[in-house]
Amino acid sequence: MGRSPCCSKAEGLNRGAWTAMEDKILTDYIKSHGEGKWRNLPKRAGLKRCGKSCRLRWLNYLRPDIKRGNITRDEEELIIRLHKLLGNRWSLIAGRLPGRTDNEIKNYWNTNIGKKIQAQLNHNSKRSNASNHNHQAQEKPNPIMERSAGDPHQANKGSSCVVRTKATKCTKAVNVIASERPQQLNPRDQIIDSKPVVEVGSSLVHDPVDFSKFMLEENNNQSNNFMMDFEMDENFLSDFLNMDFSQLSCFEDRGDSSTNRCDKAHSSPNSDQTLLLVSGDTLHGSNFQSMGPLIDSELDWLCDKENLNNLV
DNA sequence: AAATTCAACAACCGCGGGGGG
DNA sequence: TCCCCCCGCGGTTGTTGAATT
Repeated sequence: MGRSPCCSKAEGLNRGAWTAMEDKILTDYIKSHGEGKWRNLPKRAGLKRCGKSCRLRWLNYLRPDIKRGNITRDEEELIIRLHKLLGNRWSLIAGRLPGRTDNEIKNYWNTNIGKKIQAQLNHNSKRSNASNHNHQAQEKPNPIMERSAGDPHQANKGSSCVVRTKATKCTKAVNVIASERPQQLNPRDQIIDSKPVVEVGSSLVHDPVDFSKFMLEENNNQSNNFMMDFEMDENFLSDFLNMDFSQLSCFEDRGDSSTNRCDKAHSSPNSDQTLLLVSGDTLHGSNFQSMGPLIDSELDWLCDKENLNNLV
């Protein structure tokens, strides 16, 4: 696929910081002509900038709905949660933070949160090194913290816990009764485990996730959780992101040395077997019914105006 | 007061998806 | 189906001001 040469290579174009006059020209032009057609915009507006630069300037700085000021504590917590779900999908994260841009969040992460997490990691590492020469096999670093800190390039690699967003439907489900946690099974789990084809409660079925295609894998005795290979599109992701992340406990370091899984993501007050795990590019759940209320928009506090106001 | 280091953030760059001809 | 182009994204770099030595 051929690609047009980068417009920034063109000669005679201004680069670097934007002047107030350039800002005004761009703002006036977009106000009267609207966004889009970035490639032609500079010529028409009379700017000696490339289209990409104009777009970036508008989206990250000049847009009227840009929220100025420091990132609040609530926003920071939300960013952390979303980053653990999505990885470095800055635009998706920014989409949940009205008035904030992906660039702003990315910068904030790199200069603040990432360093905090790295510092916390180093702190934990020193503590564990100093105290557990004899307990090396028992204690493992928090996979979430490890993944979130350090090299951002590695954030989505390896045993990622981020949610894949490219998929359109659920293609595979695996349920294996956990021998070490038999008390956590419920009737639904038993049924799932004994039938070749799984039916999932209607409370969970939300388009476009095609739960009718859930299949059991026959040789699944290596796993110890219900696993499903999600493929999800933006609609599902939108629903997913509308979940009440404030209830997620998955990413807190609870010092559970018995497992290096991603731990419990959602815990229903009515069920102690509710599990939604995110691990290795897959979502894991021992009780899919528990996801119903999550996917429902009832807990859509992220979009609730009151909550948004609280973030300000 | 000058030099150096650090932090914050704006801007650049290259890649890839997707639409349209 | 292929090709071209537009656009958006994420990583990286550059710039600037503040803090420190």
